[in-house]
Amino acid sequence: MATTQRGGRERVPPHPDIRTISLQQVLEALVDPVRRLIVSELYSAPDALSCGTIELPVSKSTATHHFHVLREAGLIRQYYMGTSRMNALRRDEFEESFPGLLGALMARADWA
Amino acid sequence: MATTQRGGRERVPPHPDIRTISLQQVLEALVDPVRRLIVSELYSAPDALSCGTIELPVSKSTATHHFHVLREAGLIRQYYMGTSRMNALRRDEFEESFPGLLGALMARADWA
DNA sequence: CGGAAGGTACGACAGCTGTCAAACTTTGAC
DNA sequence: GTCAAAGTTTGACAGCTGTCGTACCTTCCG
Repeated sequence: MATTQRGGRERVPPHPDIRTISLQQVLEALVDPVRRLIVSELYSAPDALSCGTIELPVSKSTATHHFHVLREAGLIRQYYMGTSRMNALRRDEFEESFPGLLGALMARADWA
Repeated sequence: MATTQRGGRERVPPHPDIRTISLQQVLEALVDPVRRLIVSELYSAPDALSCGTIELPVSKSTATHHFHVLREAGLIRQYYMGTSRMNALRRDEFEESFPGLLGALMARADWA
């Protein structure tokens, strides 16, 4: 199948329950322009995107860091497909916990 | 009168035009919990409040700093009444530039 | 097997920013 | 005139965090 499992350990750490995420955490995640760029790409993409698909003005290790922060803030869900790590917005869940927030942010053209 | 003027110089610096404010600036302002506490107080107050009216868990000089950031981000309007500096949310203007944002944030109980 | 692709983990470092104390300014009250 | 109240300004400092390079790990492909 080639998705997440592989014997004993997970390759992707567990995702947090969105109900445990504070507004503070979300804002700390979204205050960074690079992370907002990531979110906006995922927001306007029909499906999940691999890390490399999203062009970012930072190094690979920095990109990893940003994806990590977004995952911990409950904004994205990650899973592996082969060597590629896929990223999907947790759109509906997030909307339920923070109604209107994502929309209000994405409505602005100057997220970058 | 006893409001803002006093001969030549203003006692309160000019307020920025909201249309020149970026989303980045707004998020940097609202990511701080103390500033969000201030905004929430003003949000649920019918009229303007003096700095001292809002109880904050920081020193006076730090409070001054936070009010400054909020003013520069176009979130509040300040003017003097006697020795008290009054603060009012720029509600309608802000809503026009960032529709739904303030509401989405204030809807959460855990801004503090 | 061996190599390449795609990311991760780990330090290290620089810059920003939230914090305070102390000195100062302006206004109102007595 | 004097004193208190309310904030501001300045300078200093600590902690966080965004950044990178390097080394490392998995998985796919020939």
